Amino acid sequence: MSQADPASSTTTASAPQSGDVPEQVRVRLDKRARLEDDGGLAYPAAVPVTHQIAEVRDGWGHLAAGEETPDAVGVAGRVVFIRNTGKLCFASLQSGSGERLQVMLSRAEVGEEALDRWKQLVDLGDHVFVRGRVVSSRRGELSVMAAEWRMASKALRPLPVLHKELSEEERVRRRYVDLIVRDDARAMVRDRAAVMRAIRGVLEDDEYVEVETPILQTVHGGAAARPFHTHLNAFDLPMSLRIALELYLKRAVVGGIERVYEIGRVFRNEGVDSTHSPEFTMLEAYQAYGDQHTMADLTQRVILAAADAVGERRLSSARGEVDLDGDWRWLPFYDALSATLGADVDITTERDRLASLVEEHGVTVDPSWDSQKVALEAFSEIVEPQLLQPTFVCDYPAAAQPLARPHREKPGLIEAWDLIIGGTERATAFTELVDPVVQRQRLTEQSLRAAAGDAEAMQLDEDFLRALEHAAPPMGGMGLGIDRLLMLLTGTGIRETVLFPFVRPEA
RNA sequence: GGGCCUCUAGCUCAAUGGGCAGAGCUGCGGACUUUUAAUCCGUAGGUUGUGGGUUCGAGUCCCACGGGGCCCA
Repeated sequence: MSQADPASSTTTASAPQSGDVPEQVRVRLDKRARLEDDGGLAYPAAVPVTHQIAEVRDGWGHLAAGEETPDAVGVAGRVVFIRNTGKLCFASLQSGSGERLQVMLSRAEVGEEALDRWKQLVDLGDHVFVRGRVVSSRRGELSVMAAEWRMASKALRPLPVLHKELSEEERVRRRYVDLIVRDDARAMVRDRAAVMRAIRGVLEDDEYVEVETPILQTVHGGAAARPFHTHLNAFDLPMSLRIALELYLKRAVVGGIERVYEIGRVFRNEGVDSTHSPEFTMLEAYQAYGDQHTMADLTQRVILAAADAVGERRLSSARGEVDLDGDWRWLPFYDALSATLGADVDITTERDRLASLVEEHGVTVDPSWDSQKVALEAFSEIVEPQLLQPTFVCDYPAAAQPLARPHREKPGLIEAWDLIIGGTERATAFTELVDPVVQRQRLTEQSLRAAAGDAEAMQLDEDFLRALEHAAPPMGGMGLGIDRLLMLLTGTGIRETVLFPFVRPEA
């Protein structure tokens, strides 16, 4: 015990922390010091790796049980299992992508001193390097029989147990540990990257140009949401973080970037729960001389490509199986609402009649809501959750989207759709409003509501209107929530699809 | 915003009706040259989320606060 007793160690006195740390950390700090005492390194700049773990598995996976080769390799990985048996020790090393490879340390091959050091200094969680021959153990486990081992990086904190799930909260708060111990956590990171590549691939094939627009804005707009406020010291200016990408992408279209998109983070200062995060990732795309139908076609191809990137077009959701290969139905807003209410309603339906119909279906109606607002709230509460298969809900009332164009044939409606899959809105698009005079009216109405205290109303963006006054071409625009798409494709919550989701600080 | 549940060792979890705070893994010491969550023997590890209160005595009961979760609005 004297070796492990911090008080008796000559080096522990110089350890960075010696007082109020858990026993297991103290022990590992001591091992770290002992590694360096002997002239070794606990954290070398490099170790002579010759093969990735996956390369060894690929190259020698065919070995029969007990078969040995003279092939020398140098491998490194994180120790995830240790089985020390006297004069022959086993450990499993794990690579960053989760492949594992056994290493064996025999006293006959590494020598007694190296074996003793291994047993004394290596813990679960350490990164180690092993050089030796590729062999198969008697039980047929592909292994590297060590001629030499080195510490590659000493872990000071113990790994959680590998055979029990981490609690939900630990997974999210300590994602770096979650990634080490849980295959699905690593898979999600790669799935997300694959989905992003697939989406970009579709857009690039359509000759879209990717741009980056300001996140810090003096005027926020493009959506109905509360922004985060901040401050620019240099000009003593109040600023906000963007709530949408729309207004700058449209400026780009005015300037002649006729197919333009951005994938980026937007910030909304609203509720946080299992489906809402204060920051999330949006795709927005705008196409000159396109309309809502152009964007629907693009959106469908984007989602199918994303689904293929994670491997499955049939998805199981909480509400039932979703088949992305089925027909993506177009459903007019008021048709769907009428069917659910069991009574014909449309844009002309008188406000109080609509309110009473809606209340019969259990929707609470705020007295301040007008007819369109009642219809929109009722729709999202009682119609949307029923729409399991991909559905383009179209012909919305004008109040739904202040930036959409009035419908060419249907008065009071706009050319806009929401794509509902699995009972949740996944994407939205419209034939964009490009008439600068009408746009000014709409934004002026919004800004009056903002001034009257509606925290979600848009501000009047004078520069955006000036851009439109230079004439934007007719265009279609689309927005798609990347996190929600990942949730749909992988059947998980938003805290799983986001690598480091927001969590409240610990007490 | 309202209601309910929850927080105990590094991790995952126990603890009868209020009566000495425990187990497995991890750690430490020992045995073991083919193990697979190795096995066996021994052993250490705690401000029970925080602060109050009731009580001879609180992980347990009460109050407040904080973190997490579920349901409702």
